[in-house]
Amino acid sequence: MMQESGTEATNGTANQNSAAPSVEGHREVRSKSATLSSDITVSDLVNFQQQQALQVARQIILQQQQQSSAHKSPKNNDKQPAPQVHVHLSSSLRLPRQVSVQQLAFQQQLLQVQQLQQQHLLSLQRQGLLSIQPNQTLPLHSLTQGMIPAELQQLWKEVTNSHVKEENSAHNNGHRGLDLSSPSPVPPKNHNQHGSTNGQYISHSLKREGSTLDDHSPHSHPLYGHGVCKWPGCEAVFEDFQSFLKHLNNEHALDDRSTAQCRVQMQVVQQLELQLAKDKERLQAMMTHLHVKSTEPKPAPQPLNLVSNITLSKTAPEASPPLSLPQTPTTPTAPLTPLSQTHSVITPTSLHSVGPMRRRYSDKYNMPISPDIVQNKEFYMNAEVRPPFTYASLIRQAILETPEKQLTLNEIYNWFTRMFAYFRRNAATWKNAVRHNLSLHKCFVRVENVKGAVWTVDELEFQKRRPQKISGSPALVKNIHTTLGYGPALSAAFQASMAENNIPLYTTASIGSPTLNSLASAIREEMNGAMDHGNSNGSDSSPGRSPLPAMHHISVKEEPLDPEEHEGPLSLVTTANHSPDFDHNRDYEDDHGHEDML
DNA sequence: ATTAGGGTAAACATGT
DNA sequence: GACATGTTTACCCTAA
Repeated sequence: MMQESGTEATNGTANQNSAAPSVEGHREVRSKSATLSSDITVSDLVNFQQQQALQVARQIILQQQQQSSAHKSPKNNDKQPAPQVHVHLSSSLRLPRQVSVQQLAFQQQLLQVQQLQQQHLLSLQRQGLLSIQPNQTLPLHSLTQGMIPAELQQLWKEVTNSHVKEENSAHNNGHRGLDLSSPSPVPPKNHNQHGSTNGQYISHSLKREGSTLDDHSPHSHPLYGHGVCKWPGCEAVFEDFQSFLKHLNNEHALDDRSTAQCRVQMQVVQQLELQLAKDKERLQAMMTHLHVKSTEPKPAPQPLNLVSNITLSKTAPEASPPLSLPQTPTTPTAPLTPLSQTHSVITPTSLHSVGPMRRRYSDKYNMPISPDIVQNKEFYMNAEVRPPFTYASLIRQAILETPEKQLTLNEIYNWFTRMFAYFRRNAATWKNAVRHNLSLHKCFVRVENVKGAVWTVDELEFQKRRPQKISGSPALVKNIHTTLGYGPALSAAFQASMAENNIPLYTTASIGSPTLNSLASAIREEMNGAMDHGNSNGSDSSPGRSPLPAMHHISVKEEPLDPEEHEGPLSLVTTANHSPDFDHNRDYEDDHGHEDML
């Protein structure tokens, strides 16, 4: 019969996802997210930074070597012929790699640098500013395993070797130094006559651990911590501060090596600062952008999954008002990256759709769907993720979204396909379920109309279901509570999602935080609503709304809440939500075979 | 172990 | 007869 169907533009793509909606879908999205520009940018930035540091360091070394070779006597080196000093850049590469102490030290410094960078990246991620390519776990890997160890280590070798040689020369001239060029490697742990390597290098320059170079108490020095000299590459241990000072003056006096190290350090710091500045700038731009609704056309809808595609209010052209922008300006957490490059508003329920959850959602899914649907509208529209709502809830939502509060069966179908990518497949299955629910639940009333029959919602009936569900709501309540505390339920779902996407654990915290915050906010909202209006919303989820266990203990057999109280949020939402544009989105048809499906 | 709610499948009826 | 719409039943699963 007259299907007003099918003009949905996105149909084509909708069916191409033969993969299971949940799991496979995630993978797909993951790979997509991997192409996010921010990933590349960050990676490039860091690489660039490294390269620049190398470049500068090399220059420094060259200069120094030129200088040293110009005025130092090669003969002073009893173990290494002078010429070696002059060929460092080229021939040193061919020299057998001797694991010098300084190399080790430098390696550790590199680790420190990497850690710092990682921290930086993590902080960016926490702010939702950085996205990690799921497939690469962490961009840092490429840094730490690629160029850094090789090139930087080589660089450091060059630095240290040249200095050592200089020092050796100098040593004979009254200075002291290490003969690293000696074929017999110095015991790795005796660098500078001391223990193992150290790092702290950058961490000190950046973190300063509360002090500055010129601001240190008698027993506090930026280069001295925990009894260890924190000069880059030095990890000398000292019993007391005085010893350290002595060491500092002797070992790290103003000489070429120290100067070079200092320059390298400066360069590193500059690069990090540069990167920080850039990231700050980016953050600013992002925040600005987010506060000024974008008018840009949204990218072609693609089936995405939770991770890369959670809703965006900004791009939603429809009426659905962004009930809540995820974050306040103070929380630059605007869910970005890994999770999505768009500001997502992941509401609690949406998380539940993550994973292979196939059948029935527990009572917790009876939460009012309006806010969730509205907030995650785009997400559901694009991601083949099963909405965490019962058919009854969805049907009701569909009906209430219309001005007339009534829909024909076919219109309900259309709403489903329009609003949820998930329902663009296996139509026979879910349509049957829709019909089944319409008939089964008394809350759905069939009304004969001029143009046939339409379905309406009997809110009272609908509400009646609530109390019953309340008995089952403890789950929801518990869920809410745990969620508020970033508890097991949520984090489990979230972590599962993360795991799904190969996102390292730490990202769960860093990335998740913002999102979780928004989740918590959403939930709080919901809870507030429940508290303030009882089973407000009247959405079918009311049972779930009972915010506290104590509350539903008494409600199992309570009579339905006053309808009045159900007005609130839901009404507003549903009313505001109605989007005319929907009329243009017809039919994502239709029986794309029953493929795999549920 | 039981119960209730929900999802899925399917048989069947009716109308177009 | 095919299809859409509706109703009903049965079974399964999950959570309480």
